[in-house]
Amino acid sequence: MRYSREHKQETHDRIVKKASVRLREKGAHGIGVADLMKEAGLTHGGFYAHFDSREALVIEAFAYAMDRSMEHWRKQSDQVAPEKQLTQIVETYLSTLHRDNPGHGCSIPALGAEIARESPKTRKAFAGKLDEMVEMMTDFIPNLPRKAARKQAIATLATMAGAMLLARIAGSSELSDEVLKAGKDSVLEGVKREPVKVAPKKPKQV
Amino acid sequence: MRYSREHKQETHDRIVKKASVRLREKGAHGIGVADLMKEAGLTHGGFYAHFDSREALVIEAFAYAMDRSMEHWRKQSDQVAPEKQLTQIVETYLSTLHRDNPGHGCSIPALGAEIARESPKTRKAFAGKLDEMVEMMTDFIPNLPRKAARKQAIATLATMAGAMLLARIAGSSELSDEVLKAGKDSVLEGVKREPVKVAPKKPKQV
DNA sequence: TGTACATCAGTGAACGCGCGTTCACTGATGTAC
DNA sequence: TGTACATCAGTGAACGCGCGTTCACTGATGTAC
Repeated sequence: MRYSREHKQETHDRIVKKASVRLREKGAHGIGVADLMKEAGLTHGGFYAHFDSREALVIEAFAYAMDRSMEHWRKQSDQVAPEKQLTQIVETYLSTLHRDNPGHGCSIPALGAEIARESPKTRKAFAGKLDEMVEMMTDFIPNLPRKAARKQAIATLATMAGAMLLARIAGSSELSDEVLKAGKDSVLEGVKREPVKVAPKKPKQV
Repeated sequence: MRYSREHKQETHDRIVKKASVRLREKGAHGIGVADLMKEAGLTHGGFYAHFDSREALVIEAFAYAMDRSMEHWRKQSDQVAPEKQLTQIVETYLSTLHRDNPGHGCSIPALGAEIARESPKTRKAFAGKLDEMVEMMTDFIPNLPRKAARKQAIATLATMAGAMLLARIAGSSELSDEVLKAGKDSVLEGVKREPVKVAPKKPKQV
């Protein structure tokens, strides 16, 4: 075999990693195979030594991006007290930094609509990662039994993804900042207000 | 002039109307000029007698779709008592009917991400309609002063659009139904819980 | 009222271009002896 | 340890195809007389 044993895997991973950024930036159909290979420092002809088709790369790149998001959430939550974990994640998610850098952000507002229209194979890969994300988010919902927490987690994810989508539509206007703030406060209030003992801390704003 | 005075306008409107359906179904880049013209019963060559470019049609079709959504909301709300208006709109929005028929549904979850990546001209057209939608939604938020109502309206729109996006990613699975329900309940609870007198009706589920 | 002409919405062939994919080839490295 | 061969990741030209756009033309209608 040419090149050392791990060489091919490293190249493969590099393509996936670079593609996951560019696809989130430009959309699932917004960049071609040749440009994606160029990003990885290669020419387009070698693409099919690594992937069966362009769609296969999209699936891998998307899964990679979702894994990075979840890893990022886990790391963030490890650094703060349990009752502050959700706040930490939501504030990072609904930030102007995230809004203005879709390439390194969540795939749901960036690629969700396009992937929902792809083949069942692609859709299922996406749906599986979405379910993983719901499970993880459920861990961050405090003071609720599992079932109710899962429901709250789903609503939280919906509001986060929706607010990011609206904020990006609004560009970097006043409305956009307004959307981020409304999304943050809404999610955090929704959680604070749930039954069981509520922390004595009151929400920033009504 | 050939054809009666309104003929061209009628054709133009028919193209926009048909395109607004297919673009929401297949994405902003998911269908070509030739197919869009065929939908309107025409051949592709005549396209440029009606639009400067494909992008110009996308803008018009999107604006048309947003107007139809708002008209639909207005009609629905006219048929119920003021305190039931939001419930009416949210339940229709977060329904399986809407999820499974993106072509006749809201443009935000269907086209939002793609349009957010288009030229500033297209983005501004979208952002303007989004602002109109926020204004309208504010009218449906009960029992709050204008400023707080607007904030609640933005959060409501974000949750609605986000939940629809997640529901479509999940396909027509169990998770998808779960998302629709969690979205509905979250939005309606969020509103019910705001200060001022709350109606004696309790939410369906916690 | 009837006829000749001008208009222009719509037709369909053609354009240049970029895309995803294929393929014959290369050459650095691993393996066999 | 050194040499000959086999492997296969990567190259770059080429493919067929569909796209957005252009253009010369058509022919039904409105308008001028």
